[in-house]
Amino acid sequence: MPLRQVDVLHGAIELLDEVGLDELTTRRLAERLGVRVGALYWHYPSKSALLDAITELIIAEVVAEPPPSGDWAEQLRELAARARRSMLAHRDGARLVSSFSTPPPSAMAYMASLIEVLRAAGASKRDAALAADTITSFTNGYTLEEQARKVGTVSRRQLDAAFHAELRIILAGIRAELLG
Amino acid sequence: MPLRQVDVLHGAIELLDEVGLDELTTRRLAERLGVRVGALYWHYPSKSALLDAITELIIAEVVAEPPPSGDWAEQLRELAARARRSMLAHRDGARLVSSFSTPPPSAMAYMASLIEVLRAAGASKRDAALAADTITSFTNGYTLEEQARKVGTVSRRQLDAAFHAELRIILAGIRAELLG
DNA sequence: GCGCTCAATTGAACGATGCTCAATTTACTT
DNA sequence: AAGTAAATTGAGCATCGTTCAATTGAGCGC
Repeated sequence: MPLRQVDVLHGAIELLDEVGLDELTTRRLAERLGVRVGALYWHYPSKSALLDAITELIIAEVVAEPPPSGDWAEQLRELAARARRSMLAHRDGARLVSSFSTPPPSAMAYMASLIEVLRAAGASKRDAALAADTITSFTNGYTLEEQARKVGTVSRRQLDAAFHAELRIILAGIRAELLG
Repeated sequence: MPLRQVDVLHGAIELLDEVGLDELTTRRLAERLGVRVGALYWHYPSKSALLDAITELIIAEVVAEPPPSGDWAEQLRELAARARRSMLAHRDGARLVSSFSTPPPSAMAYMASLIEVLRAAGASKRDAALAADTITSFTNGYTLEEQARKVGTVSRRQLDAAFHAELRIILAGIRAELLG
C-alpha cells in the first residue's frame, strides 16, 4: 500500500508535536514513514509546501466549528480563543501560523468571520477591518510569545487568564472607539 | 588590524539589511568581512549568539531615546511606535525580536518603561503589567505580520495609519477597562 | 631589535540539512 | 499476463553551522 499525501501530512504533524519545528526534518519524517527522503518529494514539492499544508490544517480547525453565539463581544472573544487554542494545540503552532508564505484560504475565512460579527454589530467596513486586524495581531503576538517562552514556566491557567483579561481590554476598546 | 567583535556585529547587521535573515549565513558574513568562517567563532560562540546581539541592539534603540512626554496615552503611543519603528528599521527585525532565546536586558527595560507610565497613571501593579503586555503583544504581532507579508505591497503610509488607529483602540480599552 | 606570549585567523574537515533525478519497483487497468 | 503510470529508491549535490590543530599576527618586556 503506497503512501498517500495525507499520510505524509499526518506523519509530519505527529513528528512536529513530538520534536518541534526545528527538529522536523525531511529525513526524520521519511524514517518515521518507513520510506526514503526522495519519496516525500513526490507528494509535496518542497518542505515549505508541506509546512504550509500543516498551517492550513491548523487554521482550518478554527473555522470548522459552528459559529459562536452571544453578543458581538462574546462572539469575538470566542473566535480569538479558538484561534489561540488551535495554535497551542500543536508544538510551535504559533510560529508556524505566523510564518506561512501566502495567506491560506482558511486564514481568510477566519478574518471574514471576525469582520462579519463586527459588521453585524454596526461597524463600518473600515472599522470592522481595523478591529479584526487588531484582534488578530494581538492574538498572534500573544500566542507566539507564550508558546515560545512561557511553556513550562508559567501555568496554563495563568496564561489563559491573562489572555482573556487582555482580550477584554481590546474588546472594551472596540466598544469605546468604534461602536456605541 | 584584527577584527573586533563590534565589527562582526555591524557587518552582520549590514548583511541582514541587504539579504534578509534567511540568507544571513556565516560564510557570507565571513566573506564580507574578508575573513574565513572559523574566525567568526572566536568573537561569538555561535550564530544564534550573534543574532541575539543584533536583537539586543535593535531593542536598545527604543530605550536609548529620552522618555516621551504627554499624558499617559500619548506616552504609551510613542513607546509602541518607537518599538515598531526600531523593528522596521532592519530587515526581518520583527522576526528577529520575536525569536530571541532569552529576554535581553533592553527588552526588560522597555517593558518596565511601559509599566512605569501606567503606574503613574494610577493603574495597579497587576493592571499595569496586563496593559503593558497587551501593547507589546499587539505591537509585535502587528509588526511581524506587516514586515513578513505587506512590505512592498501596501504603502508605508497606510501601514502607519492602520497601526496608530489600532493602537488607539487598545489605548481606549485600557482607559475604559483599567483606568478612569 | 629580539624573543615571547597570547590574541586572532586559517584550512580542512564533520555531520546534517533540503533537494534532485535517473533507475527501479510497485500497483492498477485492460 | 502485459503494459502503463504511480511511487519509491539510491546515490549524490550544494550548502549549512560548527570544530580544531596548526599557523600567523601583534604587542610587550628586555
